Amino acid sequence: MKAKSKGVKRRHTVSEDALCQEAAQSRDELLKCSRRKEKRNKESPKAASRPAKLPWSSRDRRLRRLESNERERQRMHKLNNAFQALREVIPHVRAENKLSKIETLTLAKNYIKSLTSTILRMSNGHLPPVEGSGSGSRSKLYEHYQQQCGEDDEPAEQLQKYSTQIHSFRQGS
DNA sequence: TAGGCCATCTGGTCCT
DNA sequence: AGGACCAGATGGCCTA
Repeated sequence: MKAKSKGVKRRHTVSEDALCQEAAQSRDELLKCSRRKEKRNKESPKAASRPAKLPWSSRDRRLRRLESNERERQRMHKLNNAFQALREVIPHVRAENKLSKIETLTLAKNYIKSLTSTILRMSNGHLPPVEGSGSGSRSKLYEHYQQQCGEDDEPAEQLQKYSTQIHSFRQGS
């Protein structure tokens, strides 16, 4: 994995003044766009058969586009904040280099598995039944754990997997 | 220079 | 109807 030492990478975002340039879309872009549409229509005939509904002027459409771009940006920022929060609660990872998103998810998954197996080991697989579970002897946690890991996965293996992964991430950086 | 990661744009679809 | 969500495309930045 690589260290991202760069500052905040910011692609220029389209501003309102760009409205004036809307007519200046290159032919190349239009071509690519129509190819994309074709491809999608093949996969989703439902969309292809839908009548075009364009109640707005092109300027209005452009404005609405800019607004949804902004909303999408905000949404992605929230998603990235959540990733950051997740990074911060995964212990023992290299602090100097940021984990990539895929690393974060993979590590988190194995960390959760490892914690779960630790809990189960400490309680000998007999946690108090969850309220309302009805079945009694087996906790939902235990059942879920077995569904995810299979009966033959040893808790120690989970822990091993997790620490191996941390180690390999450190090496890779 | 190739490849990985990321931010942004975009249009379709789903949901409220 | 409009916003949220999603996936594909594109291009920038960085490292090996």
